[in-house]
Amino acid sequence: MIEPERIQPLNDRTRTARVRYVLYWMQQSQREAHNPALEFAVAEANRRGQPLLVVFVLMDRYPEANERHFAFMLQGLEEVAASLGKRGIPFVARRGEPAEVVLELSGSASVLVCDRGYLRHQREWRETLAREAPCAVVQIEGDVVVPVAAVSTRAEFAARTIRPKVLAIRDDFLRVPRRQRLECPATELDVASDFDPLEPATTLAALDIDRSVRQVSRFRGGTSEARKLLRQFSNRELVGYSEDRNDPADPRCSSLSPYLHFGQISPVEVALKVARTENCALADREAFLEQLVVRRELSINFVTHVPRYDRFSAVPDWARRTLREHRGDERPVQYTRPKLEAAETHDPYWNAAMKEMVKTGYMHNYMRMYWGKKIIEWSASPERAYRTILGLNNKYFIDGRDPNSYTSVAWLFGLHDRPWTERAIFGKVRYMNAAGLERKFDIDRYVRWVEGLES
DNA sequence: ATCGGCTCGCGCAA
DNA sequence: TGCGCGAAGCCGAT
Repeated sequence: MIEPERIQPLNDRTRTARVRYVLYWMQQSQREAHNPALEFAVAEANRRGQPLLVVFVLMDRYPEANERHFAFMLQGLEEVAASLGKRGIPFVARRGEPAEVVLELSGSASVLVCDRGYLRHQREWRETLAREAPCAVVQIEGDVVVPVAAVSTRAEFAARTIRPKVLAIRDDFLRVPRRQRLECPATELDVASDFDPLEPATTLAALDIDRSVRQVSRFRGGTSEARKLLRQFSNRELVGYSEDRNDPADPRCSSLSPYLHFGQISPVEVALKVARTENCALADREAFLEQLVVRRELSINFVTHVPRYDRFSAVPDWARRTLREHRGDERPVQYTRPKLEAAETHDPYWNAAMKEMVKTGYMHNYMRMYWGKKIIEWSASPERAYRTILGLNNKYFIDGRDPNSYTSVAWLFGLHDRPWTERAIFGKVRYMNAAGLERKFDIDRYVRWVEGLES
């Protein structure tokens, strides 16, 4: 059963011409398991007595993508291809401009099913297809617990304004989409692939992509790896999560953000697993769901309703005003982007965070805040800092280029936050300093851990 | 260790 | 129109 709020027709076209298949363009939801768009497409194919074709389009020039991101994604796609194969669902792997390739394939489709993505380029591809495809286009919103429009129809001001709206309906959307057998055999389809998803290393080597950031050993892409991490997290780190989640020296994170970013695991599946973990206090489970559901919904609300979500202008008026008033403040410590990227500052905690980011494609969440706040302090202007932070975020993090990325960067500049005591450079925007790390955590232990990481 | 103030604006009560 | 209150923090007073 797919909740009706997840089902969104993007045009009102119907097709009577001779067609060959139902087409599912997999883009955001890169998984076979717990994928409502896929199950909707299977049901459509069965209802119409047609075969189903699933297509994925690999784009060498995907915005801000480099080898690190492609390697992780291709590992996940290998598992998608294998899982679809077991269900007898044909999977076509193409290279090119997604909207162009899908438009061409939609020429023989009765209906085009797509999943939902919230970033500008993802929306534009779907708008193009809705306008130009000769068939019905239906979007299925499967990478969020509560569909965005069911929560709110405007940009929310803070967590406290969106929280009651999310919590009021959250549990209505914690359901597993039923897997159905595909009834119509697909032996006749004969649509060629451009690459073999079962050979990710070969594909990666052949791509014409930015190779300046190499793949990492810390994370391996794919649904089964995500599920392994989820099991470990719910068995171990979840107990005590509400109190201790912020300690970088003793991390209690699920580490699922890379997998959620690429749609390799469903947030509904994660939420259900945590909600049903019995041997753990309700407060711990709810603290995790606050991050996974409330904070994530807030991020998606932000990129959905703020058109220029990737610019300094996206932060609220009070924050822009106060930062502007402190534009002329003296900045005694300043670093250029190359100095930052080389982790060559006077601050050992910051350098450790930067090294974790470069070496492993990840950073502890608390350190992400400290890391960003310091770049604001060390940059010539807030606008410059904004570009530096977002650029480094999207370059090195496997979970970069996500709604969470744009929202957490804007948070550093006051978004979804409140004003604090006025001070130099930051004005009334929240400030963080090393004394806080030292007071609260065994931060030297974090530094030693990073130093021990293999590059 | 713990607590209140900081500062602004949303959201609800009136 | 008024006012309570936030909540991924800092800082200084107790």
